[in-house]
Amino acid sequence: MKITQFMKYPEYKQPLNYGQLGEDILAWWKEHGIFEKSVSSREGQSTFVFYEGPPSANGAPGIHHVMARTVKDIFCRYQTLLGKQVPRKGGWDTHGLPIELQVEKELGITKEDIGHKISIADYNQRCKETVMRFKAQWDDLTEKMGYWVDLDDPYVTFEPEYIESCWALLKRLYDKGLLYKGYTIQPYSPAAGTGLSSHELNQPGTYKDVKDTTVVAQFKVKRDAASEKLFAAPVWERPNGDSPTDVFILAWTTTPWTLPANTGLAVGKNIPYVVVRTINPYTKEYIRVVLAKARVKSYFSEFTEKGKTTPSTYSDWGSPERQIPWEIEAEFTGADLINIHYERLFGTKEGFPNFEGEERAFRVINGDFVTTEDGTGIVHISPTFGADDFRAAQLADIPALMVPDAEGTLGPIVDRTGRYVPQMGEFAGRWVKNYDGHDESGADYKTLDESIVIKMKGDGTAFKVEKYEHTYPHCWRTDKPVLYYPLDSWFIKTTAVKDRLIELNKTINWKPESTGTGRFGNWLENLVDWNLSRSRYWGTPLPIWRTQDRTEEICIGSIAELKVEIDKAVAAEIMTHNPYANGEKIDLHRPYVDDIFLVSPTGQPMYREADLIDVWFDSGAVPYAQWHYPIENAEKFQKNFPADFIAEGVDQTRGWFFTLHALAVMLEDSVAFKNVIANGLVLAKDGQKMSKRLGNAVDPFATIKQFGPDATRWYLIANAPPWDNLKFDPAGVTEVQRRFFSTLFNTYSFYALYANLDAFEMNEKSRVPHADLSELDRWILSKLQSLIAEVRGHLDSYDPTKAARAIQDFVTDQLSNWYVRLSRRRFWKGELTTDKRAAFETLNECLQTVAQLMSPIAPFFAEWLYRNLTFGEFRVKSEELGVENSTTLNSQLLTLNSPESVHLTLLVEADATRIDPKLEERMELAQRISSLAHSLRKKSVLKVRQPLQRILVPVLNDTTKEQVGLVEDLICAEINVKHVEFLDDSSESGVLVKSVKPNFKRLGQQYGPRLKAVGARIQAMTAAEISKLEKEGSLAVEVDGQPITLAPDDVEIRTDDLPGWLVATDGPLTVALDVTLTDELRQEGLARELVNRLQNLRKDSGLEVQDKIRVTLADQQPELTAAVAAFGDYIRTETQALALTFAADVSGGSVLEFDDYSVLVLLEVATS
RNA sequence: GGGCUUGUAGCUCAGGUGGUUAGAGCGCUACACUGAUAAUGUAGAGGUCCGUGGUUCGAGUCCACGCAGGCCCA
Repeated sequence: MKITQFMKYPEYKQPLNYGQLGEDILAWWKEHGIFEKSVSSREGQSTFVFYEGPPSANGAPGIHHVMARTVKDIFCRYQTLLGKQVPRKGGWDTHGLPIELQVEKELGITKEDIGHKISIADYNQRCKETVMRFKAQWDDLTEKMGYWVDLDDPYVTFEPEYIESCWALLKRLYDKGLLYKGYTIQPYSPAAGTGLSSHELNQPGTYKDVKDTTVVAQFKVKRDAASEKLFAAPVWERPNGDSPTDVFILAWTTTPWTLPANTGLAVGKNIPYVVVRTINPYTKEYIRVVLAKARVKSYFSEFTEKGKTTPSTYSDWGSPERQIPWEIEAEFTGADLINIHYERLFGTKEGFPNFEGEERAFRVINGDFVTTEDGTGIVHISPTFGADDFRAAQLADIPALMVPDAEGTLGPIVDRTGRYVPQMGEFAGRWVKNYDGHDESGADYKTLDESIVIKMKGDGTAFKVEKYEHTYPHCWRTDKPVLYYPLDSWFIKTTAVKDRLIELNKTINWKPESTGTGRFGNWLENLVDWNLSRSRYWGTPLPIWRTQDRTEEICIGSIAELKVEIDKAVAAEIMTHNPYANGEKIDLHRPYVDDIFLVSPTGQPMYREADLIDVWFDSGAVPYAQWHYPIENAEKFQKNFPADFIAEGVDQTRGWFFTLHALAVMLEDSVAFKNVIANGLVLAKDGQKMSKRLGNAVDPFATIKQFGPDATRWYLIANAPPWDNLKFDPAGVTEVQRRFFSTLFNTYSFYALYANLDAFEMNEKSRVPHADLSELDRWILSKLQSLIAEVRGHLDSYDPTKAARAIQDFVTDQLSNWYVRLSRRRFWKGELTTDKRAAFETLNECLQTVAQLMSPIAPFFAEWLYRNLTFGEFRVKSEELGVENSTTLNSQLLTLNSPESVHLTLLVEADATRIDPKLEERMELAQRISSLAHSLRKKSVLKVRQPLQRILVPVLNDTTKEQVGLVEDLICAEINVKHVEFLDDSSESGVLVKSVKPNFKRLGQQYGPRLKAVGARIQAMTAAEISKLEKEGSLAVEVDGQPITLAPDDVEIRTDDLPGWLVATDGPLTVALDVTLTDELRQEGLARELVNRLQNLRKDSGLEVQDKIRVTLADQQPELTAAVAAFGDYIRTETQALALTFAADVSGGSVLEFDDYSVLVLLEVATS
């Protein structure tokens, strides 16, 4: 048996299984530690810093995670290709409410049961077990999708070292005075004595319809310089001749009990407001009131407007009983009203308390939440009982009305049980709502709201009182109405660095930019202090211990410090022993830290503040805590801060992006990241959100298995920019696979097939010199350089979509569909000549470069392609068995000095000297002319196989003529004509018919309004005028009686008709086809037909490409015989026929049919 | 309710600084091609550029107000 061994480009007969390809490459990467090498091989180079936004592993990953992680992966791989070292530490986000809720659901318990049915220790243990439940699935997906990140040494936010780092950072903030205890407005249930989470508030049934007493309150404007404009209308006489009438601001509330806590009024700064003269319906006082113009109709009847049913002069109004007369006096916008002062509604004169900051209160302020949907368009602000109120008041420096309790601690006017505090004068001790279940049935019973409203009616401060039904949230446990109430919280004083946050944000490169300036920028502009406190169990505990009287406190910044403090406490006999003394594994979670009591300098015991901190602090601490900094690794931290690049979903804007930024600015006075991509959502193909419930969620594992990781990644990136929402349609992935990957695969297969036949070896050292390359080679290489520059540019500016599309267009349109198609003959014809070698070299370079360029996006396929091109397959050929193929990639070097993986290479740079714009331009001309010629053939029903004598191309200048002339051969070959003939003014005079098209852009700038007339005049130009303009460079014409001078640039001259010829045009380009058929052309056409049929027969007979044949034709058709006689050499060459003979009788042959002919043919393999 | 964002052919998307006749791919129809063939070419059908106003000689593009989808926040 004859056996030969040789090294070849691997060939693949079957269509690729892309899923399998992914798995094979993955296994090879693992075996050879390619990821590790991609980092270690860049040791000593500059670092590209990337932070992994930690995912939570308590749920299965979805396709959107593939999207987000592809974006991250692309830029890390790209920077590696540029030679940077890119360490990527993985991480896990492990704390937080979702995990608690999941555990509670599984255990069938609620928060109330913690500490009763289950100990905190057991509960937290359960959380810890739950949170990493899906870690294996995540790791699996990470690998299969080709996301390179260090999974072996991740940071985990529940580990003691991580928490310790958080503590150290908190202590730094504490030492800077940025940590303080304050309050925020939260839903609170007085009957249950507890705050409610938004999750609890979203329980079904919590929102109920209730009927409340509501009131439109009148706030009396203080007359001063700021408010004088409200009084500016002429003073009008009143029947009793009193002093000028007061102005009141109207504000509606459904909670009258909050009015005594009012400290401000909010208007919308762009909303129009009016001053209305009218009468108070309860006191009959003559008054003027301010309310939104859009709300006037809701409070005043159109029939009682002045001059309608009421007397026309105000003094004649008298004292109407039922109807309230009114008249608009003046109009302002909200901005005009801001900072006007008003008198307190429930003042100290009536026994209501003083409070701190009172002099800054009782002002009109801006509120971006104010609308004219209901009420008066002016909102009463009580900072202690509304979240909007609190925020707007804080921004405008309006104080809250706070009074001291028995211990001197400041609190709101309602205590924690839901009653007014003792300082509330006549209402002291009254229940705000019925939280104690007292009897309301008595005839004289009045709710607090009613009592307050009655008092206001008497005071002349109630403008309208009515019962109003609306929905209001209730406590899910007690069924009583919720209060929005100030609850203690620890805060980070982010507002102290607000300006710096804004300033540094402007240095961050946001993709898309609008997220940085809009969503994030606005958020910073309206920044409030960061509420750190969470009343939960599974999270990082707040490391602050306080004495009972709150006069002394300590913030712990490390485990070592804690141990020292415990020792002190033990010495002071506040603790019996130090639980961490024996080097036991330290757990900094609850309940263990709660059982630690410390001693204050004055010897008092200190207790830990019970709160946990916001989990967003955990993730914002990643840059520091992933290295256990600042406890250790200062150098490592410095080297890896700030990040060059991060990427997460846009929903993280106020989450991770903010906490990273805030902590970096406060701790390091730096940005945390220089470039950030905020990616959008992945939706189902109908645009619906993916959800398990709707059953439209796409399984990432199934997708990757079916289409392979590369097509999946490519689709996600190429279809839409990452920051747009993506509608995920599997059909789109199929298309990417077919159109891009299959085309690239075919191109490679084509190369491998013929390169192997010629035993071609790529050797950079002995390349055919660039100057000796054909037009086509130099063209595709020029295009390739342009592509390199373009892809680099897009990836440098973090736009992967444009990069992917550019690569895709190059591969499908330029490389495959033009270069390879037109070069085919060069690859298969004859011996390995210089030209053939040049073709192999050119195609090889294109494919290798494409492999590099695509490798960040499609890392598996790129690796496959690269290794096929650089490392040949060791194969054995035996006569009996044919060629044995192996799908595994062998490690025999085909291309010298190539790294073993494409991901270890350095990305080629665009060689500007190889870019030839003129060449690219004329090749485009060739493409367009060919397309036009094809379309003419189509119209004339002349198949491409029929050669034609010539095409005619009118040219208007020598440049075009020269350009087309250089690509004439390509055009002729592509459209099967013998010559390209140029028509210009000198040849066959009178043939060219020219027309002009106005250049509107130029003319518009010059003539403006007269453009239409000028355009019409240009389109009416005669042939003589056109030629005059061409020859003399200007043309004087008249438009609307006015002379104007046209320049050549003002028009586009084209020839879109050739009388007597069938023409096709594409913009300024026109082509005519000579469809005259000579006998010779006909014969050549026949010969081509015959070649085609013989090729088909070869293929159908299962012949190898390189097999030689003998052909015998039946000698029955004179035309065919003549054609064979004339073009026998051609036919033999094309079909690799050693012999082409005629015989009278061809037995055992096949019948070939074409055109009007039918011929019997016998095809035999020539054995030698 | 607010901020941001998207809306162009049946579907997925391109359309710097305004220029009159709005493009590509897929899909559809017809024809052609056939040693890259699960490919390719040519032609065709398919558009109130979300709507309404405005600026302009001219608006898919700029402005205002809406409508619809999405995200975040309240």
